[in-house]
Amino acid sequence: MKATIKDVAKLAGVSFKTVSRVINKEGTVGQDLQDKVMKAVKELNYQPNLSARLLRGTASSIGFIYDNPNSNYVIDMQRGILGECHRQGYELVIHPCDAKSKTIIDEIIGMVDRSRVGGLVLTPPVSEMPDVLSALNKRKLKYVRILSGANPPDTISPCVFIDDRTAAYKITQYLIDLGHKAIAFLGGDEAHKSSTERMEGYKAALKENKITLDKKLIVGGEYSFESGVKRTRQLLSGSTKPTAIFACNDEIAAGTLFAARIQGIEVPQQLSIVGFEDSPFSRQAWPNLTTAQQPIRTIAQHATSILIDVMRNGEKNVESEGFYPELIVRDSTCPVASRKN
Amino acid sequence: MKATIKDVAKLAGVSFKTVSRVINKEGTVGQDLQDKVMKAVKELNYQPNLSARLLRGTASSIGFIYDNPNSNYVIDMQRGILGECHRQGYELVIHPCDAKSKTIIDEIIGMVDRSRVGGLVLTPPVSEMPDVLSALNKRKLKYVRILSGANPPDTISPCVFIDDRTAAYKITQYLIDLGHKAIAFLGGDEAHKSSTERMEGYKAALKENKITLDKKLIVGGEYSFESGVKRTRQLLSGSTKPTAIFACNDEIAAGTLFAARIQGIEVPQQLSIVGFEDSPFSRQAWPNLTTAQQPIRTIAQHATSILIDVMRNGEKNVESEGFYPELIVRDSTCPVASRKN
DNA sequence: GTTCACAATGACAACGTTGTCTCAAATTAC
DNA sequence: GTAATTTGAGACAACGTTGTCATTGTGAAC
Repeated sequence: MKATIKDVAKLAGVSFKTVSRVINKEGTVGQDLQDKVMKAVKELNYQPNLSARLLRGTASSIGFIYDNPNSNYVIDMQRGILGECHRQGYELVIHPCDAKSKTIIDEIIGMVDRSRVGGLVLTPPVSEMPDVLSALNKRKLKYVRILSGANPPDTISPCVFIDDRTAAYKITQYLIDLGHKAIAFLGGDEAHKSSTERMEGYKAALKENKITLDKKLIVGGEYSFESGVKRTRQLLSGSTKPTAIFACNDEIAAGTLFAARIQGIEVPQQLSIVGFEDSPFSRQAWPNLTTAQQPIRTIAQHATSILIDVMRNGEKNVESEGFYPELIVRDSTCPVASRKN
Repeated sequence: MKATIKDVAKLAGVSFKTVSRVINKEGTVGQDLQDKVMKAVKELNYQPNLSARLLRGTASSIGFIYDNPNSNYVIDMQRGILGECHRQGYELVIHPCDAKSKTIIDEIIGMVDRSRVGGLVLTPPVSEMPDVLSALNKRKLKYVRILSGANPPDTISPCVFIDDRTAAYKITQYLIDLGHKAIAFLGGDEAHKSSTERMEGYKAALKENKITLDKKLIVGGEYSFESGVKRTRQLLSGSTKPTAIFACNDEIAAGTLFAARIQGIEVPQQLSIVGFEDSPFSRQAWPNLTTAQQPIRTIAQHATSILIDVMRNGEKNVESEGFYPELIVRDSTCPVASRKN
C-alpha cells in the first residue's frame, strides 16, 4: 500500500541505499541517477517511514510541554509549533503537565523516553523552573525556552523571550497619559516570571513619571477570573480608590470588569481597566478591553525553528530572539478627566 | 541509556521473546517467569520502544482531526483523548485542518500515511462529511466519530453522539416556562449538524407548547461573535421584537449580549439570552450566561476508548454511546413578567 | 511403556531505514 | 601504459520489536 524505499529503488532501477542517499541529500550520487530517483519518488508519492528512521536513531519528533489553563494561549502556541514541525518534517508530541507536581521532572523525562523526542519546546512556567532545566541538561536533552524577560538570560541554552516589562511600561504610561495617578496593579501567579516582569514595567513607568508608588494598590494573586473578582472587590472597598486598574492578564481583567459591574461602577467612565493578552474575551466583552497583544503563533514558530536548528547542527551560533507585545487600545479605558463620580 | 527488551531479558534470565509475551499479555508464560520478568521491567524502568512497535506493524498512535476555531472545545477534547491514549499506551498525533478546503481528504490521508496512525478521532464538522468518511472506508481506516444527533446514525462505524436536540428542547422549554413567547433562534454554521439539531429541538419545544413559529425570528449565520452581533442588531431593529434569544453557542451569545448593550438594552430584564457550551466566556461575562454544558472531556475520552477497542479487536460488538448536555441556569435569563419596557 | 497432545519457551526473520564497509569504475599522476 | 587515487554505488548489519516456526518437557491416553 504505502511505498517503501525499496519500491522506489526498484522503479528507479537502483539499489535502495542510493535512494536513501538522494533522500537525505548526501550528495554523492550522480545527477542522472538523482533525477531518476526523484522521478520515482514523485510517481509513488513516497514518504520515508518515520518509525524506521526513529528506530535507526534519527530523532524526528519534538515535544511540547505546557502547563497553562489558558486554552487560547495553548492552542495558538500549538498551531505555531505544529506548522513549523510540519514544514520541516517533524512530528509533534504534546505533553500537558502540572508545574506544581512534585514528579514533574520524572514525568517529562518519562515522556521523552517513551516518545523518543529529540527536543523540547518549553513554555512558562516550566521554562522558568531551574530544576527542570538542570535535569534536562544533565540528560543532554535539547530544548528551547519561551519565557518572559526584557533581555535573553545569560544561560547558554537558546530561547525566545517576550519583553513583558516594556509592554507593561507602555500600558502604564498610556494610563498616566490619560491622567490616571491612582493606578492599581493586579499581579498573576508568582511562579510566572511574566507577572513580576509586568510589575517591574508598571513600577518603572510610575517612577519615570514621579508618581509615588502606593503599595496598597499592588495586589498579588493568580491568573484567574475568580482571583480578579476577589481582589477587585477588595480594592474597591479599600481606603485608596484607584481610577484605573492594570490587570496582569485578560482573565484577571475579566474578573475586574465583573466585580466593577456588580458594584454598579461604570467602565470606563468611573474606572479604566486594562488587561494583557488580546484574548477572545477582551474582544468580546462589553466594553472591549484595552490590552496588549503578543504574537504567540509567530513566537512559537520561531522557537520551534530554533529548536530544530539546534537538534540538527548543535548549539553553535544560536541566536535568541526577542518579541515585543503591542498595546491595543479599546473601550475599557478613558481619560480620567471624563470621570463621573 | 534506555533499557530495551533484551536488557530486561538478560536481567530476568529468559529469552527476549518471553519478555515480549509478558509485556503483551499473551498469557502463555508461566507465573514464575512472569514475576521474574515484571520485576526486571520495574527495576530497569523498561518502556517498549514505540518506533520499533510501529515499524513492526502494530499501530500505536491515533490521529485527532479537528477544524474548530473554539480553543476551549479543542483543548478539552485534546485532553480527553490524550488522557485515554496515555492510559492505554498510545501516542497522539494532532491534525488541525480546514473543512472547507478542497484538498482536505488528501491532507488527512497524507497525514495518516506519514504518521502511520492506526485510527482517527473525528470531530464536527469533519465527522459529518460523507466524502471524508467514504474515503476513509475505502482505505479501511479505523475511526470513531463524535457528532451531533439524537440517536446514533445507522452507519456501521462506531461513534459518540451528543444529543443537542433534546438539550435545545429543554433550553427552549425553560424559556417558555419563564413566560417567553417571542423567542428568537440564532443558528450556527450550516456545515455543523449541531446547528440544525439545536434548531429542531427549538422548533419541537415551540410546537409542543403550541407557540406559532415566526420565521422572522430564526436567523442563520455562523458560530462567531461577529455573526452574533450582526444578527442581533438586525433582529432588534425588526418589526417583531423577541423577548428572549436562543443563541446556538456561547460565542454567538457573546455577540448578542454585546449588541444588546450597545443599544442600551438591559439583560436579562429587557432581553433574556441563552447560549450553548458553558465556555469560560459564559462564566466570566456580565451577566453570567445561561447555557448548556457538554462533558467534552468525558466524551473525548469515551470516543478514544471505543476507537482503541476497534483498533485492537475489530468492529464487532461496538456500542455507540450518547451524551446529554445539561442546562446551566445563570443570570442572563429571567421571567418575562419582570421585564421593564 | 509407548505414543500423543499440549503447554511453555526459544531461535530466527521481518518491518524500513541509515551507517559502515567494500568494490568497481573512472580519473589522475608518473 | 601502469599504479595510485578518487568517486559512485551496492551489500550488509543494525535499531527494538512482534509473528512464525521449531523445540523441549509434561502429563494423559491407550
